[in-house]
Amino acid sequence: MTAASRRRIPEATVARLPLYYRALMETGERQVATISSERLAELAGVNAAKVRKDLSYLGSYGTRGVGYDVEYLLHEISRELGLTRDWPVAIVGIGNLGRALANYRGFGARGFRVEVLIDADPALVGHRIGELAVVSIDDLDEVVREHSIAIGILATPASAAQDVADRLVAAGVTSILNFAPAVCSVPEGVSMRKVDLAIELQILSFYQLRRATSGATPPRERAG
Amino acid sequence: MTAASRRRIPEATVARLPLYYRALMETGERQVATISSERLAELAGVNAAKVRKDLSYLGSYGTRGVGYDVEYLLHEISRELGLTRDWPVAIVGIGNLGRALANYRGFGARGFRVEVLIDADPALVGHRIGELAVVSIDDLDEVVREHSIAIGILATPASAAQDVADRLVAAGVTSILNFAPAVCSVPEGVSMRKVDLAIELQILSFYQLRRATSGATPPRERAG
DNA sequence: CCGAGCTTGTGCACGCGTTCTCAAAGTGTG
DNA sequence: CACACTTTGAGAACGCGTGCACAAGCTCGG
Repeated sequence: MTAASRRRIPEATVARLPLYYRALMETGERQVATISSERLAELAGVNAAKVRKDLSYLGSYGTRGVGYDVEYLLHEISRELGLTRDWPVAIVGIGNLGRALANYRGFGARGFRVEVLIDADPALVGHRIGELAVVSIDDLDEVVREHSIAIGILATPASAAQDVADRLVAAGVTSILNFAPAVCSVPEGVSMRKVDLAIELQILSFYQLRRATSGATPPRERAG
Repeated sequence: MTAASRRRIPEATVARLPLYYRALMETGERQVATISSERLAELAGVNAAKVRKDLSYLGSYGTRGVGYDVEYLLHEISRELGLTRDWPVAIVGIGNLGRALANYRGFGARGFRVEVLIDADPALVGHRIGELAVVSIDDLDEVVREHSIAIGILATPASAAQDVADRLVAAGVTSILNFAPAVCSVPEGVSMRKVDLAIELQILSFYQLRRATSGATPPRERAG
């Protein structure tokens, strides 16, 4: 527990740390020993002042006149984000999206291992997706506890979302990534992030319409 | 061009309009003629003051002492979001995620119709997904123009993202929903929203870690 | 027609995040 | 060693979004 981790890190900064991490991973492969905030900003698609302020929340890991040591910074960010650990993940709702997420290779590489697939449809239970068999939702509690799942991915229809979220929380899950197009509440002490594809398209549509009729009003990336 | 459309609507408000829309659609089915900001706030998972302020940007569509007319409000929001129009959409990158998005029913219902599927893999070209055949990326420009596509969904690997984005923009696309885990820039006048699943998990991991090691993060400041 | 009871619309204060700016602190060269 | 150059770290100003609080405006009952 360093001095840096005692500082409160703004949510907007937390949301950008993964960007820096990814950018650094890419330069790391190119054997660059050190990187300036300006270069990192370019790679991450943000501005340099923001990079410096963000990184300063982690501690003073840079050297004036030189920049940041790539390896060291990578290590600090991954420690801060908990990427040094292995997080077992459960996906609930094995429809189109759930199946795609189960097969998605981008998760495992960064320490998120999908270990459990759950669905309510009896016809799907026992069916294999990749190396995993789909488990019945009746066994949710048991299998989530068994695998010490802390992070759950919710990919059910909207109608089932709140019920499943409640069950996940009851089983000890404290972080939920929610793809269901529904408002869904969780108790204090549980994190939930929402990804709603229809909403994203509707936001694009709004600006698209404005552009078509009158002047431009471009949106930017969201923080959360 | 109404009075409402002349006001600049804050980005945060635009992002919430789809929530209100969805909430209203659900109450609309229940034949409720009017709804209060408090009730709508509850359904949308936000607070009432925010609802009122957001809706006030669209114009004064409420009646004091009564609330908002559900049908009228629905109409105004959908007009503002461009949901009264039909938006043809192209998906580029028909891997796990692209295929799932192609089959996703949630889009079509709200005016977003997936009309074009594009991939670079020759083995995939011609293959049917649902009712659509996959088109070669060589024909991107032609097919995008043919269908008057304004909104593109990018579901390619990271390495191809920037190139595909450039091609989409060149073909006349002015809104891009980007699922590729890569920083990707578009010219002025083009909107791009990013959805990065790995980043979302990493953000959850950050807070998960904080919860696991200690309780609340103790705020301690160091003077420099 | 009046007064009680709701509910909207908005002025205002506050806090968070972004960006500008510049002193501090490092490197390298002659 | 001194000086020019580079880059970080943080103070300060600013803008945006949030939420409180309340006046304005509507309905309804008597």
